[in-house]
Amino acid sequence: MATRGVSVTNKLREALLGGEYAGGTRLNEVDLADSLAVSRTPIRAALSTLAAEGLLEYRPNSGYAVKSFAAKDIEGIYVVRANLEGLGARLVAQQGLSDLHRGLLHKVLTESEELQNVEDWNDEVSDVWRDLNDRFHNTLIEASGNSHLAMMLRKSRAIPLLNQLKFRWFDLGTLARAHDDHCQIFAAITGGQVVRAESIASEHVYRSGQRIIEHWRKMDTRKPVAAAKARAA
Amino acid sequence: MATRGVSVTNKLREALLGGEYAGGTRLNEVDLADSLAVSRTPIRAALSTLAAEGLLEYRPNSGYAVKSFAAKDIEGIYVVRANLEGLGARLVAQQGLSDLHRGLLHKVLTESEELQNVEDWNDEVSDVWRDLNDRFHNTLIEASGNSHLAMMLRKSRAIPLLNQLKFRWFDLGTLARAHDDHCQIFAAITGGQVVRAESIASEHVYRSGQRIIEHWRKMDTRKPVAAAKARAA
DNA sequence: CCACGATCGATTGCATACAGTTGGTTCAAG
DNA sequence: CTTGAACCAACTGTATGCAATCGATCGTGG
Repeated sequence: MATRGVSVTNKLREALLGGEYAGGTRLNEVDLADSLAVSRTPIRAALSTLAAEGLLEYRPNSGYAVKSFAAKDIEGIYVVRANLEGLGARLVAQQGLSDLHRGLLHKVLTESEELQNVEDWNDEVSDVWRDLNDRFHNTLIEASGNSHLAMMLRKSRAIPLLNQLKFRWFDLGTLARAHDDHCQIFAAITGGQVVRAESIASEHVYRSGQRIIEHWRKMDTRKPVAAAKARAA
Repeated sequence: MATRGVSVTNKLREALLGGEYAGGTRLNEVDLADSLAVSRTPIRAALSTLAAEGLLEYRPNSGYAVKSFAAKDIEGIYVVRANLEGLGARLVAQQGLSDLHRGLLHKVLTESEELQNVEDWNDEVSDVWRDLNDRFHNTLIEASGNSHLAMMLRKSRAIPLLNQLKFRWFDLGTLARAHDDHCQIFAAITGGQVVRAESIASEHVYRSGQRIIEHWRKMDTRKPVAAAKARAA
């Protein structure tokens, strides 16, 4: 088993990404320590780590607060992410796929294909698709062999609430389109179509971002209230 | 004055970026605490932060070690950085420069122009040019208004030893070429030449990366020795 | 001579006590 | 009623002691 510090970090990260704390919420060390049944020491370690990861904001002598993202921030993040995923696809197309990674990607696509037959959208389908989508993108980046790129993308994906939004609000039509994009990216890569691989991958992510931002804007109207209340508390 | 934790973090970060610790060196908490005249607590906070920033590697129950970068890593980082700087230039070209940022960039270029008249390359020139170069790139990214992009680039630039290498090994010819690139990027941006701005900026960084990697390879032969020795100590 | 295992030193992990800072509240003066 | 300053409570910052873990060394058995 890992140290308490590490496991607290993971628990907190999950909670933050799951959107359990509203943006702007101040995190009290003793409360966290009590609720997680550890002392303040591992809590502080976790908070400092998560701040460096960009999920929290730190103010000396004041503590840590949950970073809040406005629609504009999400837009900026997705512009970057689209670029980076495009770069990843380009690199893979250039240097070719190893048998291992080709197999993994093919498996994802096969399983995604099966998902096309479902009749209506529900939470279970959403979870399965999220897993498949993550696997596709992660495998692709891993295949690029660029660990720094992988790290950057990991950070670009770590946005609170995002996973919930992204997949709960999906529908079968969007799913079909996304799956088709994946297939086209895969085809472009195996066919050595470097520019095309980059374009499709980039556009695929960008489009996904547009959907998110649209929904995010709807939430932004009532969010400042919660944030302000949290800040006041 | 900031807390000890923060100032220790800054001191250590500077030391790491300055290349004071060989890659692979294990950082002993009590030694650091003694040499910086603080207790282990702020040291631990700093280490955890720097690990999350990617300058150190953490292994539970074993501690922190200075991350070492092979030539391949540098290459990967520069591929990403070239793409991101290109993106930044493109964004700025698209949305136009504010008066403030246009002024700042113009000032940098004017000062750089003066630097073209120096007769030979020395440490002072190197320092001045490093400052000008940093200001140009930082201002450009700031002008894009994308804070996430700025954060990513900050991380892509934070590589130990890099600043030393980059500018000590420069020469007047390379300086002239780099300055010219900056001018062209500026011209493309003010002229709204979106694609051109992106291309030049990206290529400008990529080329700089090539130079670094070349020199890095020369060091890599004797580096593993130092790293192994440090690991043993 | 080699392989395996126990022991020991060194180092990190964690909890806790205490010090310092912040910002909010209260009280008094204008 | 407003303003300001002193006060206070709550929280974070730091030091330190002890527990737990790891790796190396030494010893023992094959």
